[in-house]
Amino acid sequence: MLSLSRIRENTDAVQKGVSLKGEDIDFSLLLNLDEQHRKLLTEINDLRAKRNRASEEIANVKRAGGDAVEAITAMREVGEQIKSLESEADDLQEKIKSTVEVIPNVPHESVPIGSSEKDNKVVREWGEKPEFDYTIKDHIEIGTSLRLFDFERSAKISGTGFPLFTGQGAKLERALINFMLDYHLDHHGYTEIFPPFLTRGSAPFTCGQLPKFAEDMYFTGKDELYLIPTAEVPVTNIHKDEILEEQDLPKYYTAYSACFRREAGSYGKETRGLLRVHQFNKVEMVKFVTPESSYEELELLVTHAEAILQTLGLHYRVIELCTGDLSFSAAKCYDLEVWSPAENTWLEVSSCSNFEDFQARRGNIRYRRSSNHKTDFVHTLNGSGVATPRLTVALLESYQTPDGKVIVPKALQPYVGTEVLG
RNA sequence: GGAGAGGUGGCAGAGCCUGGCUGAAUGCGCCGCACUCGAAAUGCGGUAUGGUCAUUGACCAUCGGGGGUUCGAAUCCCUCCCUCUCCGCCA
Repeated sequence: MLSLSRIRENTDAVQKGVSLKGEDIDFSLLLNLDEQHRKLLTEINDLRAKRNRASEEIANVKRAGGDAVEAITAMREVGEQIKSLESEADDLQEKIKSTVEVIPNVPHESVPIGSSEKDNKVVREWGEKPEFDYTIKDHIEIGTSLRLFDFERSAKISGTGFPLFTGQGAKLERALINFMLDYHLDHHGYTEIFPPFLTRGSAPFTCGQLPKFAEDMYFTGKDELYLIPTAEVPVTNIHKDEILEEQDLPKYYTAYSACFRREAGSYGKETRGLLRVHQFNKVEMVKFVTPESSYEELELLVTHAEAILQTLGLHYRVIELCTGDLSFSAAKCYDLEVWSPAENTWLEVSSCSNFEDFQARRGNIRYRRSSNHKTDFVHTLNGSGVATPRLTVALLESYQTPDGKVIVPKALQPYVGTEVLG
């Protein structure tokens, strides 16, 4: 959430920022409401001060055994006046709040300007496209013939988009999760978290999924709980309404979770196999840092996600998202895209973002500066480290052999317990 | 599912019955000063957050959320939310 004072004092910059994200917001309306609201507050403030003084006076008179009927009658009227102004102010406040909470974060100045995906910038590429001197199979063919997963049967259970992993496929899934968690714990200094997968509405509000993107989330009507679309949601809210100590920052958390996404409105080729699913597994990294360090931390975060792909020996590239492709809450974001030989395209497996104080404000996550003991909002970041479905696609396709088997990358072998699948 | 207890500042914890210098005792923590070669201990002082207006500053709000009673609510009433304990059921 953007602060009202920022909107008020830097209207042009904010206006420009959100328009670069493709949002056309009429700020004059909001500013008008805000001005009315503050005017009203001043008025109420003065009346309340008056009432407080009078009440004190009445207390004194009564204590002295006097009679204060006159003052009481006079104040009764003031009370009514205050009440009516207050309800007016509350209405305005409500309007302002509902407007502000759907305004997206402003992109960082370093973010390339652009309107869509096509304007994203390739920052770097790692490794090389695997070469094959035979006709390769795609991940669905490989997985089906090796019985790693079974989409027909999973459709019977849950419908399309809910993968059912079987045998070595199930073990591979578990191996990837464990490998990634261990890697971040052993090499990057994260603390492991195993979060709840259902949360209250306040948790996705913090992160920015609510109220604007409620349609994208699974919701259990009866208990009013949301299924998490990412571990970011529960993990970011670990410190909701807290004041952290500066010396305890940065805090690094990594968590596995199942992720649930309705993916409303996405049909067609992209939904084939594991490319876009309603439930998937992901290891997420979440950081709570000081404002001064957040951009440094973002660069570091990207390298943490990259380390997974490098260790698995997968060809990938790092994309810097342009302003128009940034998500609602992000100020800056890098995507990691892994190469799929059969799809002959890049697949997004990670998204690493700096939210600055946008989420921290929504979730009231603060820290106390050790220099002056004042509180300020932390900066939050998160990145996938990484999501398994497309990782599996790249893995199966890149490491397939002419006889239809799949070589397991060395780092993964202890986890899978075999050198070859099939 | 049934019964009960409770939500107060960075933390712990009074106050609520009996409404009025209580924005909130006390302790811990933290900061400053003194003592000390230094530290510990001790002593003294300070230490919530947000907002409105303004030059220092003034004022206002906030004791889980909302509503009500009242001149005045942490304190009384209603309502919602949350947490904990016991019993039952259950992986």
